[in-house]
Amino acid sequence: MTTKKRNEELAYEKVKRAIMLRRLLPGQRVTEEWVSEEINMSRTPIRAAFKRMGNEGLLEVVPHRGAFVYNPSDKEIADVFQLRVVLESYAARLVVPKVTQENVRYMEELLAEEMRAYQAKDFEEFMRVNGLIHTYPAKLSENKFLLQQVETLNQWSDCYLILKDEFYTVPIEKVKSIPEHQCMLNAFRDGNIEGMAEAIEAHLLSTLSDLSGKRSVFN
Amino acid sequence: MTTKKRNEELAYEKVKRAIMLRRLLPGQRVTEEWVSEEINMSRTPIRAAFKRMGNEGLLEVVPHRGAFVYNPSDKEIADVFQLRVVLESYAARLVVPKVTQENVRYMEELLAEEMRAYQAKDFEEFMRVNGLIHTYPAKLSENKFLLQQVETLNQWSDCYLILKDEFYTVPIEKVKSIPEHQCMLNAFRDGNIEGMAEAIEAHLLSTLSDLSGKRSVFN
DNA sequence: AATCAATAAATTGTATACAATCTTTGGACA
DNA sequence: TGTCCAAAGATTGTATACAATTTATTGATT
Repeated sequence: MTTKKRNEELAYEKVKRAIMLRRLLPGQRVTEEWVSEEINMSRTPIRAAFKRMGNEGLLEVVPHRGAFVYNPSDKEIADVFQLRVVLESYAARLVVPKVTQENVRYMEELLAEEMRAYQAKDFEEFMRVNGLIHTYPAKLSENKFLLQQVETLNQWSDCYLILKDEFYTVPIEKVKSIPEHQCMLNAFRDGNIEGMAEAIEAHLLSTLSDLSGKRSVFN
Repeated sequence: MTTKKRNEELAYEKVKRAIMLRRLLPGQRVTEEWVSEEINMSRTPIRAAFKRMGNEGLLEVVPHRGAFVYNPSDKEIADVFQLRVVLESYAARLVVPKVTQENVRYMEELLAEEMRAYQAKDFEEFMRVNGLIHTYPAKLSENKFLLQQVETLNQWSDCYLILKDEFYTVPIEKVKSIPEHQCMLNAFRDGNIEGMAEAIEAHLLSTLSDLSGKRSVFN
């Protein structure tokens, strides 16, 4: 039997998904009551979900006013990506020296899945796998605090950046994510610590600079 | 007039303080109802505070069971300190190249306050100033995500590590924090980027190793 | 027409009652 | 005596009513 989820968790997932799918836009006001009617549950679990998203930087919760979908500035977006460089490459440095064949096979499988999702134009699946690739080193590090932070920042990035209209129309050979992830995988496989750290940095900064030219698409 | 705080915020502060002062011990179970009676408010704001502390790693909230004061293993404590090294030295690298005289003066003032608090054996004040010293570079970095993370990890450290029985009895010349902070200040003043990063790393790892020998005092 | 104050409306903040779920206890049965 | 099941107890999860606070509206006054 599939585990019965609490409403609080459901509410969190639904609102997050709404932001990712751009049904809720940055800066938009969202009231507890509205969500409560929309997904048919009381304000109590909605409220808890709002608070959690506030902590994670997805919503801006203003006392007695309401919640607003976070509307990051260019600087804040850059800040998050630079922090991701620091944390994700730190995770890589911890992990690369002791990767096993199993780890490499799993990483290869992730890359293959990502490719399949891309070719099938399955956007949500693509994003899911992308997240798994980026958090995998942190997961292997067994530092739960590091992992949690990397996951939160990845999710934040997903909500505000990766979802481009052009995603569906760019020809596959121009998608830089896939070769850049391949580059990370190679260093990972070879036990090349600095190579992995550099590949992560290059990939994240490349993603950032690609996106910053297209900010008008989002706001 | 002093701003009227929401009960939710009050509950958060009170429970956190109870953990810091070791009135609530690691591993101890804490129920919403008990806190609710203890500080005389309904379960609603308590519950919100619990969730927040769960996100920050101060409580472990188990569905339908209750909340437990987090009881970190040696490894988890080390993990947090190593993460602090990464983040606090990253903040220093960002900030040191552009410190102003004003920044230096403020940092000097913090060190002086810390010394006063120590000599007055004012523990809570000492901890407060210690926190300000460690978060100052992140504050100057103007990366709010970095700052929030550094603050959360500092607070976590405070709750689980720094509060030693011996604090009151150690002779002042043996307290390594103060000279180590002085070392950080010197690099900060001189614009010595790597010196600052190294001083931070040395200080945090020294604190960690001092404490890990004394774990029996806590658990 | 502009400004300000008072009042109404909207929304979050809190309290409380009840439901769902987990844990423990007690006893029947092998 | 040990094991399993059922029922009771304890605690969180959710719904709802009401209070507090902020924002919007209205109208009087200049």
